[in-house]
Amino acid sequence: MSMVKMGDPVMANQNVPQATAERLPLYYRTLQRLVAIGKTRISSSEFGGIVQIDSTTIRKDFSYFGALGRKGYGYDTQHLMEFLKKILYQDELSKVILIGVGHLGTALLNHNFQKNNNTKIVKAYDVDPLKIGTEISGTSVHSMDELETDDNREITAAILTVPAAHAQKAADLAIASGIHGFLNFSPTRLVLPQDAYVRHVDMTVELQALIYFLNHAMEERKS
Amino acid sequence: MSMVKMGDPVMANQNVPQATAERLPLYYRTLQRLVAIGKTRISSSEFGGIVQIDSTTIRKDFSYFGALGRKGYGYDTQHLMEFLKKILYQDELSKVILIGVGHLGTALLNHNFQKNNNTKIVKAYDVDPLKIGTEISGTSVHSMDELETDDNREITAAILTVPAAHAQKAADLAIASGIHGFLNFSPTRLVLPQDAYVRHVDMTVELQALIYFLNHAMEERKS
DNA sequence: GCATTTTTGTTAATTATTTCACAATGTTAA
DNA sequence: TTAACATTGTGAAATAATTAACAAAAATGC
Repeated sequence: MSMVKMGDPVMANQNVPQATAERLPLYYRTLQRLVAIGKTRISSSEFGGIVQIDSTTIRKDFSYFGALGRKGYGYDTQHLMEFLKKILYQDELSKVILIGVGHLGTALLNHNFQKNNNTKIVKAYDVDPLKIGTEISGTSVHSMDELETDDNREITAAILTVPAAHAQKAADLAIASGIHGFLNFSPTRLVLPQDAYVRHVDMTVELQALIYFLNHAMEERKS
Repeated sequence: MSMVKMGDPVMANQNVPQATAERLPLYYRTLQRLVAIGKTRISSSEFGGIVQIDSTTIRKDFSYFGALGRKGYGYDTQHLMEFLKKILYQDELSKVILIGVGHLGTALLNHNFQKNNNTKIVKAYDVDPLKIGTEISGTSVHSMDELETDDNREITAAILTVPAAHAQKAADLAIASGIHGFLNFSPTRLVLPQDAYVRHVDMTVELQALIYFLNHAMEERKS
């Protein structure tokens, strides 16, 4: 009845729940792997086994984008992968910048998300004169001052890997240069305009949460 | 009525929702900061402003552990911080190991969670002969072979920063040596015994989710 | 070609989480 | 001391997310 109109998949997402949206990248990468090893079809339950998510949840997640599978058959991995690629905007290159070339920043520059993703760190910024002018894995490091004057309206997001004390200041500069999205690796809670969006990656929080669950939740697990 | 019995705070957690538990580390760190700058009291709404979480959610979160605040006054930052410290087991040192001394592993070793947290990376493992025997920020790097024979029953968790292809193998070794908790930075979904617990930190997923939200969710934000 | 099996897509039920609303109670200031 | 104020803690309501259940339909095997 309430069949979502397909065609341009990017349009088909009025009411995708946040929880669903956050699983899409995992689905996408898993499908890339499956396609790479030559698997052409997969059922929701086999797929669920791989990503460790209940098969019903997976079918429901996909259903927000229309009917992507075939009854009695499952999903065509190639087709599904390409569909998700469009949904995730991974069919066009997303340019991002990195602010803060410390150990973590360097790690991200070396990784650079390129292997399977249409995402590229195109420029890095730091305050350290020893780093400015160098190049790490093909990305050149520039002075933070340049951030102030650069026009970054074509840049999708900034990865913030500066010390906590400088995160807000760096974010302000990035906002001023035209950036709206942030992947914030510092523990600081940024204060940003309404049209900006931040995701946090907080390793200390994750480690503490892990320790908490090990000590508490685990004790009372059914068998 | 259903007042939680206090005293030993660690006992007071029959039914702490997962969502609440995952916020506790953020609360804890924020309180550390507030105490450090000399703030002695805070209301749930001021606190909520800082951590960017609705004040009702904060009060409800705290309420699972009993009555921690005072009506008409708010919360005593020092007291609350110490309470959370106990809850989070941060009053005793948690020893963790790190497996995989690449760029990211090195970044984590340098950070080492020590600044405000009672958590320490006590040993690192890698397969690279050039790294084995070295020391990074006071943590010595050992051969992966040792992991097989080490007794790590005293170790709380392992941080997995190995390439995806080796993550499962490394986790198996860690399990065999007595470890139950994992902070997995590789995209691999680990297959582990029931009494083990994993948390994922997946930067590629986070970046893709960010890009997704920027392109979709953002468009239809109320004003 | 037909019966059996598989598996989707979806509605309904359940569970989890957040938010509302406000009584209860301590705090503050005069 | 007392009135005005601030703020918690919490039931109840609203939202969001997951899981169950199953009809519909396609695939498979004979």
